[in-house]
Amino acid sequence: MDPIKQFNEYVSRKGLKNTNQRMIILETFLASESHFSTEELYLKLREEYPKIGYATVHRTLKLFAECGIAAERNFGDGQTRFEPVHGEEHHDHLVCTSCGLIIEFEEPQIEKLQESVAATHQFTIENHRLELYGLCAACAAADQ
Amino acid sequence: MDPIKQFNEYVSRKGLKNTNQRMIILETFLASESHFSTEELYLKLREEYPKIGYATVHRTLKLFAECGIAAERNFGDGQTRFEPVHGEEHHDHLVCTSCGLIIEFEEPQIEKLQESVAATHQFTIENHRLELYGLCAACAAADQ
DNA sequence: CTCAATGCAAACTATTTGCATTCGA
DNA sequence: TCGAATGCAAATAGTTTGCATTGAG
Repeated sequence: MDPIKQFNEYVSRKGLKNTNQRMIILETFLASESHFSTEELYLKLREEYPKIGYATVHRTLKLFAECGIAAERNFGDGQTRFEPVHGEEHHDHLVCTSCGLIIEFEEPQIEKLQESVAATHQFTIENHRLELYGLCAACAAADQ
Repeated sequence: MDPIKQFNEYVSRKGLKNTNQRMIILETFLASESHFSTEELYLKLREEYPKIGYATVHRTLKLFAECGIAAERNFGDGQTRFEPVHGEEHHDHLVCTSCGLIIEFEEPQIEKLQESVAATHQFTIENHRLELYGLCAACAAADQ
């Protein structure tokens, strides 16, 4: 579903309000590349809309996560990052520890194995995170 | 290898010093159950050794991670957690989002698939993290 | 002796909250 | 109009650091 429509529905269902700032943040959020932190989005927004406060960006991103159009990520650098969620698809990440490059991938077989692991422990999976840390091709080559 | 021996070797190789506090922290660390935060270990230590400071616990855990006898974990609750590393074995985690229960598991097939994913992206994996979040059997039952 | 480690307090970073004001429904 | 949202500043939580003192090698 269209994220903007999804957001509008969530907002009206919850009796919240759809402000100018929220629309600006949503557009910038969708147009940005994934995996940015609150701060990065805030700085980017500030270039064009210097009146938008950090707290608003933060609260709005939380709201996006709440209504399912954003996912929170944490790659261990102490910053929470966000990325747009598109439908039901799920992907995981390769993270280059040298240059910070992030590559997304999907591997249905891994997901299946996860289900079987969960089953043997009588666990009901709600979600998961899988990150592979290492060197991308370029950094591995430069490392020689 | 014995973690204590491993630590002693690392310390002398690096020209560091092996203090009383470090031994106390190491013993408590090894005796504790896994997945505690710096704060939890600090509070536990303080019961018996009230003179040990938080900063010392923190720096010592970092040191353990550095010399390979501890692994840092982050389950998204904003606290860094540590667990003892035993040899080469690797395990991942099932995390109950309701009661906080953490179950460890190993699944070599998943590791293999990770390698193949990495290979298709010319990635060299150094390490990875896989966490499955959901409900444990007890919480799923209580949820009915 | 020398230099690393300690313990305390203070600094820092990321995140969250209180509150007076603004603004959407 | 009424309550949610905003923007600012201040509070909080977790982590890290500066520095005078202590202690291991």
